[in-house]
Amino acid sequence: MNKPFPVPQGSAAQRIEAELRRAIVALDLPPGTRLSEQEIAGRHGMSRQPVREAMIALARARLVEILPQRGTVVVKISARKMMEARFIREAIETAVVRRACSSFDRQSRQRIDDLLGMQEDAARRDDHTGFQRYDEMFHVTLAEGAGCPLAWDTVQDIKAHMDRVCQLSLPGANAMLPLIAQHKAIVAAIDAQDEAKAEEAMRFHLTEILRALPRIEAEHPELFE
Amino acid sequence: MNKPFPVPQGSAAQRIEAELRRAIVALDLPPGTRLSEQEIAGRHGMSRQPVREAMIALARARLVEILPQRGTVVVKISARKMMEARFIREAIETAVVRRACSSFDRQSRQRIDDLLGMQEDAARRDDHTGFQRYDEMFHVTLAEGAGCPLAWDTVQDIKAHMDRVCQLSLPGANAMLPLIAQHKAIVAAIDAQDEAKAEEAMRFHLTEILRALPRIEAEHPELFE
DNA sequence: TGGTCGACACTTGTATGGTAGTGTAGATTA
DNA sequence: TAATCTACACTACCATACAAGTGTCGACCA
Repeated sequence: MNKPFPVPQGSAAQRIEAELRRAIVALDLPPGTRLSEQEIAGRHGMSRQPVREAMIALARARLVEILPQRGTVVVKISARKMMEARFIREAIETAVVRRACSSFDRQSRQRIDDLLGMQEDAARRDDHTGFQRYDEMFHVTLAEGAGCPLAWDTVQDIKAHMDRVCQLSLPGANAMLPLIAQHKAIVAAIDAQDEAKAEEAMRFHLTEILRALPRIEAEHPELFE
Repeated sequence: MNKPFPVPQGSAAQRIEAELRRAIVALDLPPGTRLSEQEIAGRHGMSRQPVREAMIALARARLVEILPQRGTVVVKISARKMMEARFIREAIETAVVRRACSSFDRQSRQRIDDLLGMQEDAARRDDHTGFQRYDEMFHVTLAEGAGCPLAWDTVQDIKAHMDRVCQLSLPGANAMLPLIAQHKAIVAAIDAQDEAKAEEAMRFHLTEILRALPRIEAEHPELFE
């Protein structure tokens, strides 16, 4: 069984990248924060080089912006890019569930049920972190089961524009249980091999965040550009 | 007007990344080629550091694989991943043209016509490189005009899995003119605001490469994994 | 002759010093 | 006083040196 929270491994550069990514998405490093290679290196007891490589990777993921010879800052949340990203994700994931209706890996199907159960537990414990983790695993397993693991790799890249907004939307009272119900609706449609219904269920699920966006932006204008 | 072939600019790391990317896609560096940071650095008259950063970026794009403490190799073409990438690209670009039917930027629409003309010229000159360049610009402009520039950024990332196959398919007798006709069919459907027809035209266009794949793989088995 | 062990050449990963460009704050001058 | 100029502190960027891991080839031994 996979560890829900694998210990950081690999090179120092990869570890620091994962750590910074987590901190940015969790809003521990709010948009606009200036990042100094020197300072981060010192704080983590390593040299500037691995930190620099991590920065470059994060810049590719559009989580930070490197201004040559000036500095590196955490990018502000862009409502526009967030909506574009959501649109793209919707395009990919609706196509995936359509394919899943034709053929879906049996082992993945079993794992889906396990994940839904664990996600429900996390929701009952009001464990936001665990909930998001299992939510992600749900979508990963969907892509794998449909025979298109590359789809999730792609979604993950653009998700960077969305997950900070998701982070902000979760604490909103009882936001988690409806999401689980939506997951179940998607699975039910796949089981019934009903492509149109599966696509519509996924579309509705991914539109959820769009409904929360105006409120989020109004509550935290300083995080947006 | 944009230069069709902008001079390499930016940091040394970005220049060397662009150069390596080009060489890999053009198959100047065939799959399986071992790349040495040291050797490349020496050949380009720079230190290992910028080369290393370029390698990391290319590894993220899945064009090379870095084996820690062992070496870096150009990844082989995977027919499976190529088909997955094509599937994802189809999902994104069909969604884009659907959106383009509802509203399409006027300036982009004009640019589309210009590009089609230039692409036709390139085809007549049998200029493969220019043809591919304008082909890419066509799809970029489509995404921009539909108000979703991020879509092309995403496609570009997964296109890495396809580009080399496209490269091999072009020299095939008169492969370019049909592609232009398909582009025109897409534009015509958008002008008519016919979503279903536009989607179908794009789908057909992106299926073209799939039809060529078996022949390509049979002719160059050593490039595939 | 066949198998094992070890030095070596090679790789990537990390540390550190120096360079060039940029923003800023203070000094200087009209 | 206000505008301009200059020195400085800070940054990303690059070069170089060192560390750590891996595959290979050859010497050595049973």
